[in-house]
Amino acid sequence: MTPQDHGPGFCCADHSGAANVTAILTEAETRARAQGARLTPVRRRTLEILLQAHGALGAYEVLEKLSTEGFGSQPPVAYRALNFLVDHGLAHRIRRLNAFTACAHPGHDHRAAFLICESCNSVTEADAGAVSAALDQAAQSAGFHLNRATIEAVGQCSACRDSAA
Amino acid sequence: MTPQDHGPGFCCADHSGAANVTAILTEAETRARAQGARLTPVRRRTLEILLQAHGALGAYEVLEKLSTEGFGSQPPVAYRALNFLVDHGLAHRIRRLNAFTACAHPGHDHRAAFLICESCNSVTEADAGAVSAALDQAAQSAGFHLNRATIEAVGQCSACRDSAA
DNA sequence: TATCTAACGTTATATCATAACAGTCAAGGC
DNA sequence: GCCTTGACTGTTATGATATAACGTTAGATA
Repeated sequence: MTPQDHGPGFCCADHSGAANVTAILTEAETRARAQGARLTPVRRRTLEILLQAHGALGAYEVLEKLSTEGFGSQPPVAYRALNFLVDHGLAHRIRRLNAFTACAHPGHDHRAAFLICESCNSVTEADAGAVSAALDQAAQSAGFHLNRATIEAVGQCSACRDSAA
Repeated sequence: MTPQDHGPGFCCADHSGAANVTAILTEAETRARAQGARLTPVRRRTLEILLQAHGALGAYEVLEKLSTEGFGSQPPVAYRALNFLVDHGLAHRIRRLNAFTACAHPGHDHRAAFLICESCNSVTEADAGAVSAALDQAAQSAGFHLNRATIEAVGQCSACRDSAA
């Protein structure tokens, strides 16, 4: 894997802007409280790390950052925080990459699809409304009761196609 | 996880019938040759193991069976055979389960979605035509060039819902 | 048959993830 | 205020999944 680096704000403009970060953190705090959960320092900082990252981060990458900042240094520290975020709709797990990414649209329930660029490794969260509807349909005709779905697409983002051309 | 066991042919009638196995193996052989690849003994046996399994199998489960039958006993043996099958459209990787399953419809290119039952752990391969079209659409409107996609749904199969009721 | 390449099996190691337990802290009842 | 209670944190230890690298074997081809 030889990811290209497009620099800040290029691949994932949705959530990498510094201005958005604090707004999303505040939103997250509110949302967590509403669900009776606490956005503790580790959790908050973990979300912040994901928000500032381009593409998705592995649990151990997150862990490294956390541990250099005085948080715990063992895997469960990262996994717990990440799972918390996922459970509360503040982050997503990207299974194909064994990695996590901040949710670009917290605040409303939604089904997301992820567009993973093979060139620059960026992950874009796309609205999966129509995809999800089609999947519901397919599940239903198989007599399957659908709870959750993972939709991950691999290909090349527009930025990388342009720079390759 | 406490998977229920429905017994043979119950959850995954598509490909667990013993009659189908030999037919699919023959088909696989033909297909492999057509692509200039060889369905060697390990590969053939690996496919057979997947075909006979209910639900998906982890690489180490496959490895264990292989090694008791005189094949190699180290992880690469299983991973190589499994990756070969996936690459040649004879099997699918189910990322959510870290597992593999035989393709229920080899012989024609298709995009598949997987319906994973949380109760009995079965994996059903559903036709993802419409889902795939919707995903193409979503990717296109994001300027993303889509190569491959993973679509995995988690829920409850009809058999388990019936037996729960 | 000589040669070449794909496939195999091995050792070793990398990478990802969780179980279990002890100490700490925040919130609510008294 | 003080204590109880449950959630949270950090640790040790281990489990589970996956791949790199290399020498050997076997099949295809000339």
